[in-house]
Amino acid sequence: MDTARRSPVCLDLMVGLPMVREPSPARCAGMRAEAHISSSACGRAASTTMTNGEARILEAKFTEVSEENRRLTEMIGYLYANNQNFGRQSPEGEGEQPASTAASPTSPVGKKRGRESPDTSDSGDANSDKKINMVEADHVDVESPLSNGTCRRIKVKKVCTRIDPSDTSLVVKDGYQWRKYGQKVTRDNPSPRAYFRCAFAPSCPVKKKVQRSAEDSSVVEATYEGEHNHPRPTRDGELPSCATQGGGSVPCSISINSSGPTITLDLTKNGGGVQVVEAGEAQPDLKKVCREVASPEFRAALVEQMARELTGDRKFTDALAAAILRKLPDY
DNA sequence: AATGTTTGACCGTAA
DNA sequence: TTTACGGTCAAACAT
Repeated sequence: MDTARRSPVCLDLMVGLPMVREPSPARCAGMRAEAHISSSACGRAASTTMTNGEARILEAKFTEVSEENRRLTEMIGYLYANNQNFGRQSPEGEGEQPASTAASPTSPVGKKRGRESPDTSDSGDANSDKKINMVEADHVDVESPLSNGTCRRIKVKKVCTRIDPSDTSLVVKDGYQWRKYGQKVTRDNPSPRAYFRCAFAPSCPVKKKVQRSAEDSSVVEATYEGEHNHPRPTRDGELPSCATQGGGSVPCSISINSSGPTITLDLTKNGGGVQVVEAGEAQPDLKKVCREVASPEFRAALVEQMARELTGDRKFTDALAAAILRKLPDY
């Protein structure tokens, strides 16, 4: 499996040596296209002359940064792997029990009407959600038993979005069209949980549950089950709230939660607010990693490194200046 | 008339 | 077997 693409949290900032090792312009362009962040050193080395001493200093810095990058990548990878294992080992935790487990796989008998069986085709644009500003929080494949004894995997994603606390509509704009088919008050949360089905159902099997966070009523948690098998309908006004509020494409919050601690990276706060909320029983070492990731040192290092890389990239600063000038045509 | 939402009832599962 | 709970249905209602 392509972990780098599948991981819900990809903090590989493309910092340091990879660019040096493979300075091909095509690769640099590809990386920028993927990360939307201009990377340093891309296309600069050729036009710069330096002494041996400067080169050594730069090389040492590159080595240091790349080592740090490698550690961060490993840490995130470890964190993600743990989360995935948790999801597979205890898919019933944290209220993420898939709907498919409630429906008997063998006997539709007993219902007043035969329910349409969910489309088992899992094909489709698996990553389309990631292009919008809804931030994927958890990403777990849940095995759902079929009548023939086999299991199919349902992708379960959990997304946290900050909304206006006075907004009671429980509408999470994610670019897709949904039809509400139920609402329930659950035991562990005074806020009602809304159930939505993709408007393209029954051909599209995706469902989502939306509920305000019990801890923070300004945060809604949307749990997506399954994958869309159709492209996202593009309609104005269906942008996520983060995009409309911030006016940019920067996600407002990221949460990681799978029967373990919840990590929230609130990028709308200065310096990036990071908090760890203990949820359920987490593995001790997972907790440790989470705390480490959420520590002020980690945070400061991450912010500093990002700032250093961005401000050090002349192409980025030039592009930023050009973009600002374009936004100010009258001056 | 068509479409979407609300809400009480029903069903399956787990304890 | 009973009970509690989450998930879903479908009639009623709203737009």
